[in-house]
Amino acid sequence: MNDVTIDAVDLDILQLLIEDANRSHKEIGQSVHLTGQAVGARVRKLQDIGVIEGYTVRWNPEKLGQAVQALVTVFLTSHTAHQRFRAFVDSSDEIVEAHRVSGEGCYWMRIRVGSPSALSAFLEQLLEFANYKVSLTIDQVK
Amino acid sequence: MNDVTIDAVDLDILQLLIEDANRSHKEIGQSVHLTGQAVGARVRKLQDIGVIEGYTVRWNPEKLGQAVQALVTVFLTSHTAHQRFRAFVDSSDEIVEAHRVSGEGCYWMRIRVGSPSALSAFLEQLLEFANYKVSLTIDQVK
DNA sequence: GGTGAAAACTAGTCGGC
DNA sequence: GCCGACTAGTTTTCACC
Repeated sequence: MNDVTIDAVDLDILQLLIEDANRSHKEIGQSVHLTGQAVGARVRKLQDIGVIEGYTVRWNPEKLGQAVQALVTVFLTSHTAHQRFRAFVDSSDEIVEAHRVSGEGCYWMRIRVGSPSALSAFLEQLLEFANYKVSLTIDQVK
Repeated sequence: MNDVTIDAVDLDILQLLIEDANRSHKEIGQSVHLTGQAVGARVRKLQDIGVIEGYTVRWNPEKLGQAVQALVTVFLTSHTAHQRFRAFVDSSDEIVEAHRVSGEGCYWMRIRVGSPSALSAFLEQLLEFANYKVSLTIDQVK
């Protein structure tokens, strides 16, 4: 079923789109020596097979007052807490990224809040199912 | 200097673009009760003041064989290692995200590699400037 | 799988409100 | 600050190779 082949040109196109998704197919075509239509066909292929999942904008949370970013290691306190924690992750706007991990803790997540007091309030909620370890981001290098 | 006001409509537009940046200004306008041109003007404003930093694609690393994702806490071993580490972060394709943190360790980063052996090779490189603690992602929940 | 030309649509610019 | 009309550029859809 999944015998669709991805060649080096496809990867070049993907890379160009990751850098700037607003590039036109024509412009991309000049970089990879193809016409705009051929680029369009390959982009559609990448979408169909799920390599490209969607288009989005890179935005700056700090400009919207979301100045505090923190990395949290989560230690769930009981087996039953798992489902409640997952529901919490889904409903929380503060959690921008969350992983089930092996290693230290049960989950790891990255959160965004407007202020230290908002962070405090967030951790208060989290305490209902879990213990945690927090690191604050001083500078996002990448 | 920065007295540009961002209202609720701007935030709605931003949210719609984050979900799908390929929506046309016209379509967005129907959601927020504006014409396409007015949406275009607001989007340009958001770009000019730096809230929108650029356009990109969401893509699936697993479909390209980047199956292993790991979260690494970095403990630099000397003061002089900082600059070398930063250069390493810039040049490494495996590192997809990196933060200078306060709390545990000096840096925190998320990496993507194709296989456990590639992870091992990566950590070998890292050992030249730093000690580390690794957690593997089992399931990215968010 | 790629190209070339026409059709449909989109974003940017203008004057006007 | 927003709207309507126009222009330029873009994506899409063909038939053809």
